[in-house]
Amino acid sequence: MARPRGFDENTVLDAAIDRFWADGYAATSVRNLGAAMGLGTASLYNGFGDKRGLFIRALDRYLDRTMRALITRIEHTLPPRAAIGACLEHILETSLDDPRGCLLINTATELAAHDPDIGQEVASRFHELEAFFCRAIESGQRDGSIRPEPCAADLARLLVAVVIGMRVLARSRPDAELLRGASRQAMAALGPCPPPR
Amino acid sequence: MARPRGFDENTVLDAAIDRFWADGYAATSVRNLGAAMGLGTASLYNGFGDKRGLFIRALDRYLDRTMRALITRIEHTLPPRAAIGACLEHILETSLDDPRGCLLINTATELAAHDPDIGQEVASRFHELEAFFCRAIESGQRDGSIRPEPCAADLARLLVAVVIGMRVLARSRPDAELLRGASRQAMAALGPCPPPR
DNA sequence: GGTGTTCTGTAGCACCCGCTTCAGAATACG
DNA sequence: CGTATTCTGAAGCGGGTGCTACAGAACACC
Repeated sequence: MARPRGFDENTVLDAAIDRFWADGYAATSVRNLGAAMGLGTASLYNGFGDKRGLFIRALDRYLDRTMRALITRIEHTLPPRAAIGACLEHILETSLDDPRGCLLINTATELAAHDPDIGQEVASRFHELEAFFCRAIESGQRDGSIRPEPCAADLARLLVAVVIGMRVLARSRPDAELLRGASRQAMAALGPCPPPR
Repeated sequence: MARPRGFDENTVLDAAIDRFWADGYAATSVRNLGAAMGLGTASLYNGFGDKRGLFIRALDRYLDRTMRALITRIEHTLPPRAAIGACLEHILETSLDDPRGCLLINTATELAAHDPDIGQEVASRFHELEAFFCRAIESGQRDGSIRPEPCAADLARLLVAVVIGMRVLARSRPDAELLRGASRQAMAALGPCPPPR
């Protein structure tokens, strides 16, 4: 009953993700976004409201496609301790490869304190990662692959912090030994690796 | 032989630190800086070159006054394991109190990848923190307060990552239990606390 | 084909950006 | 005091900012 959209929402959102990811929110202009997305100003504002609305959509899609997808994939295919190890390894490799770092972390430092809505979204996503670690640790404590002594919640908190630290460190020092050292000791905090039977 | 400066450099730098710290580099305008520093545009540019130059000066002063001062104070007054504990505790309290987070970390995510000079400065400051942890760990391993098993370098890498992670997490979730959990397990990675004699 | 509705390209709004210019104010030195 | 030198306030440069207005294009439905 009307003229249809001339663009695919997910496709242009991916382009927006790329811009925000590379340059941050403040340093990315609407004209820049429009050019990268292949949209005129009118279509952009008609489709996404304003710059902030577009950013929130982009951030959500980014997190669904990266963090949540990784957690889902890993959690359903690997035993708990291996899942944690694979997660750290994935973050290590990603950090070394991509100079843009992690859009969630970039957003946490640039916007979380200034924009309550975005701050809450960021907090909930960090909590999602923490919850994954917590589930994996509890599961590993049950099957004996992770030592039972420190409570799972604390170990999960350590892992979230280490993962964030690795990603930030890599922004200025993409050094494999630095990240691998942190990752190794984070795994060591889970207790000695039980011998395979 | 000429008209003297009408401002104290350190005083106005502190005001600049405050602005950059609160809003980030891109979101802080030169007019904003001038107003906070009590300087006209001409004095600002005459004194600091340009916005980027002012930022670099501000970042340097910030790091000397916070991180380097903390390390120096702690390292000369506490035994090694206690120094590490005090450092984590200080970061925990600071993170809970100040919503602006850490200017070094904010800079790492906003600018380090785009500006090689700033990137190197950030890297060198992270390295400075890592070196402090490494010295403290080696010293603790010698006096028996830290277990000798994992190499000091790796433990130091873990601590740097955890510290960064805590500061970033607090930007969206200033939750004492979250940070304390991470901090506790980071200390636990140093080995059991030896009984006092 | 006509009509109603949504989309889109263009132009432009008011405002802010980093930075420069320049005349005059303020000092140290002779 | 006169002069040389530096600093400072005010005005303004070209260009970019987020966003809006509006006419016309493109479709679904009758």
